[in-house]
Amino acid sequence: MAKQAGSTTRSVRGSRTGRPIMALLDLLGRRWSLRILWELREEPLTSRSLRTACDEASPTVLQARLTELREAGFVELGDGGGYGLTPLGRELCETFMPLHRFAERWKR
Amino acid sequence: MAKQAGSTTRSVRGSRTGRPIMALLDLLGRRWSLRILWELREEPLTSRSLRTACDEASPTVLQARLTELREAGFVELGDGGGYGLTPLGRELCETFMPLHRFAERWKR
DNA sequence: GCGTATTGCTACTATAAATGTAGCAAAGGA
DNA sequence: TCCTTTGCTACATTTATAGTAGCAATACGC
Repeated sequence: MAKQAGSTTRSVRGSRTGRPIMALLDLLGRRWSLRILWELREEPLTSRSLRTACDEASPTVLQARLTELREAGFVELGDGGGYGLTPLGRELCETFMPLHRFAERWKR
Repeated sequence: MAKQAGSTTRSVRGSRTGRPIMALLDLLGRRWSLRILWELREEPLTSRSLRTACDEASPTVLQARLTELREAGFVELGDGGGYGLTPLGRELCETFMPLHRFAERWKR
């Protein structure tokens, strides 16, 4: 498979400033974005197993997020199928990985 | 003012697992959550100036997010008015602060 | 006192996004 | 061939957000 991610540069919602951090916060602030990156942090997953990992989130949103994350260069669809992080995506993932420890202490 | 944040523990969407990281990713994955924390990173802001900083986002969502973030213990409403980060919130904010540098290199 | 401005916050309708279910075509294995 | 899994889409329903207006409370200057 390994289809190329579309090049439709959809304007990043709520980030009329053009500042990269805003675009990034906006992209990561969409539903399931952070979760997807998190679930892919260790190994590539098929769309189905990713869906399972994400509490059976609806495939509609997952596909939308996956497309956006691919266009952003964080996620790629491997030749043999299955979604994985790009080097850039892995880097991003490690950036907010400390959240894990924070969350554990937080508990709520 | 300094009203107490409501104690209605609204179940954190999509985190039926109970794992703290999921609850955190879910909370931060709602619209404007990350952005609010980001805008409050340096100094407290009034609800109005926060709204201005967030590209005039609708007060409906901002209030909803602020309430959730207060219930989570990340944001507080100061006695003299104005929203600011709690020590915990400041800690969280620093956790994903490296995103800034990442975003600058990312550019898209 | 009075008017005026700002605070945090809410009501309301219109629009956009997510959910939930079903199902497709293509590729692969038995 | 049949069966399974892949990535992905259609559709109607439900939920979330946008956008505008406005409230009560507080704090100013006069």
